[in-house]
Amino acid sequence: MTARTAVPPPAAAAPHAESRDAYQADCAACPTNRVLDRMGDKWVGLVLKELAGGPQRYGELARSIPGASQKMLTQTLRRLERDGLLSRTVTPAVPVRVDYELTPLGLSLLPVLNAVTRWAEQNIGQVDRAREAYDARQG
Amino acid sequence: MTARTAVPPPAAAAPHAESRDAYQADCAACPTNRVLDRMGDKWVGLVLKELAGGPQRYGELARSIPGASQKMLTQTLRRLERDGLLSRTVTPAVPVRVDYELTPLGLSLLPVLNAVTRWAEQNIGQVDRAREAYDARQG
DNA sequence: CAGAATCCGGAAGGATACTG
DNA sequence: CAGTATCCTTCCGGATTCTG
Repeated sequence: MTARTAVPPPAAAAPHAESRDAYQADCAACPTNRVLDRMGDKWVGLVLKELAGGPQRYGELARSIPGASQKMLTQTLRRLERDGLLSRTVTPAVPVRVDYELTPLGLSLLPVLNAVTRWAEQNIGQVDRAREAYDARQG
Repeated sequence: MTARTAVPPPAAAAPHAESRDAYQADCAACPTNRVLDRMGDKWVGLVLKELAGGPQRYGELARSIPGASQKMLTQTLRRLERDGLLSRTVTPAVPVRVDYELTPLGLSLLPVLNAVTRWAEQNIGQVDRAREAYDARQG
């Protein structure tokens, strides 16, 4: 998640801030942005796609997504659990067993994620070419 | 955009023969994540939706999105321009006039953005309830 | 008008070490 | 096995000031 300001301090009235704060309450923190913010978290997409195939244990996820440190993986899982997108099931045993699984809410987000993936795969080439052209014009 | 590590050029190869770094090149920086990263930028969603209604001048955008500082608005517009999602047209005059407009590529992204918006509006309630429940269990 | 340049606090994310 | 705790670096995003 980017450093999105939680909620503006009540009386922090700077010169031009009044309308800005009110606006943010309406738009910057609107549902769309909140969801985009969560989906934009570095490892959320990968975790969601990984769990789309079915429940997985912590270790499995860690091996499937080696790029994520255990700190980031855990943080990502915790946030998604808090948002109700996945469930965490602890099985007391020796050693402990923890399974993660998408909730119905999490499953309902998959089509959206797939829409992004489809657009990305089809258009990333154009984006790259646009970047090259832009950078060529002026570094 | 989050601090997503830039990754070297594409070197498609067998999935399992690759090291951790190579894995990141394939997945952490895959098209989906690159697009999610850009869409997750704090003001990208609002700018895109604002320009969905047609071309706008810099000042209009600034007034439409008062939550964004000039720096962030400009930075957002520059990045979207670099990615080929919008065009920037400077009309030499006194004073200068600059218009921003979605490119066909940018327009093609709107349905995806709308899909996110639709999901968000329909499910943000569940997310909020899930959070309350989670926080109630343990702060 | 439409920005560029600068300073700054703080959040994000990674690496490492330790634990029930 | 599945985390927690800690430290550290990067850099995002806001505020302010200056310019063609």
